[in-house]
Amino acid sequence: MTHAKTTYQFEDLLDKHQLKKTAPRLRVLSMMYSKNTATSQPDLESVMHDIDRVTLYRILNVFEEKGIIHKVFDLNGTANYAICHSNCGAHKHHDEHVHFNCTNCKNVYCLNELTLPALNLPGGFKAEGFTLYASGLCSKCSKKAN
Amino acid sequence: MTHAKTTYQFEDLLDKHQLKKTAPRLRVLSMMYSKNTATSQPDLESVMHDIDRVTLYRILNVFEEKGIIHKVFDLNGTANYAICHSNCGAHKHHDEHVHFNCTNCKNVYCLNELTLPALNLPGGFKAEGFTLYASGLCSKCSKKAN
DNA sequence: ATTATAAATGCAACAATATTTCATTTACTA
DNA sequence: TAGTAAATGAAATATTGTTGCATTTATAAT
Ligand SMILES: [Mn+2]
Ligand SMILES: [Mn+2]
Ligand SMILES: [Zn+2]
Ligand SMILES: [Zn+2]
Repeated sequence: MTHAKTTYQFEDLLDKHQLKKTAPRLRVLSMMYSKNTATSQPDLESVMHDIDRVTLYRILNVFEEKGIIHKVFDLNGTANYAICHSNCGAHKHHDEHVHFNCTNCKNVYCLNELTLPALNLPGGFKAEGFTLYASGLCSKCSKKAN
Repeated sequence: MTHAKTTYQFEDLLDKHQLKKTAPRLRVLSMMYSKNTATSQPDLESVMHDIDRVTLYRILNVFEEKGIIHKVFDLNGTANYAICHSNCGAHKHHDEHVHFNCTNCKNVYCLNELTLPALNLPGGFKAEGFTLYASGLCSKCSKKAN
């Protein structure tokens, strides 16, 4: 669970990445840090209905470039965005963890604590990045189910 | 590498799944079986420009339902479609293999020969399906690069 | 072979997601 | 406080995917 963060810390974060401290950016940061699941683009849009769609796309893109968030696709191919926990930076993401799609509540969880087992690829294939997608029931939904 | 298949074999395949043998379906099958990489939806559309877009979507959907093909998303979230090699059937896919996205040629490879290492998830999470996405250089592109 | 029928296709309209361009506003610097 | 570059908002456009309906086609029955 992510520790709650103050506006000051979000402003620092923007400063650190040489991004101007604007209201839309602070709101996006605060929303994404308040959850322990990824945020879908449609969700983001409906919650931030007063921010222009284009602005949201631009914020997401620049945050991804800077290594603040990373993009995850759920089982339907919908874009979701999650906070980077490893030390990701501009043009160097290290989000090689498990992404869990709950088939019931549709939430997407970053399972940062799990490290992916090594994998030897067929001859010639040189892998740089990995992501393991898993689908099933999350802990909350499997608890409800029994 | 998939062995070349004849029209008769594609007709048999459609028969086996109780699908009518139509020209668009045979063309889609023949195209997808002729490659050892997944086919993106945009590619499919441009190659089969004389088949209606909606028909293509419907063919892809019914093939997926029947377990003939499976859908893969590439790094940009674009839908790609690949032949199922394991014995997939209606409503039961077994495509838990590695999907390799080449960052150079953009091809998506199904690495069926690799089995995914076991993985123990955090308490409560019950996984049903897995897919491991890897990105980097495919064998052809890494050969060219040196 | 002919016909009947259900399935598949094609077309038009629509919806959702994403990008480009440009005018206006805002944050930061000097 | 004024100047400037960056960010936002708004409109237009592009791409991807879905829905409804009329027409055509594959298959089975006669
Ligand atoms: Mn993640
Ligand atoms: Mn595959
Ligand atoms: Zn759940
Ligand atoms: Zn390649």
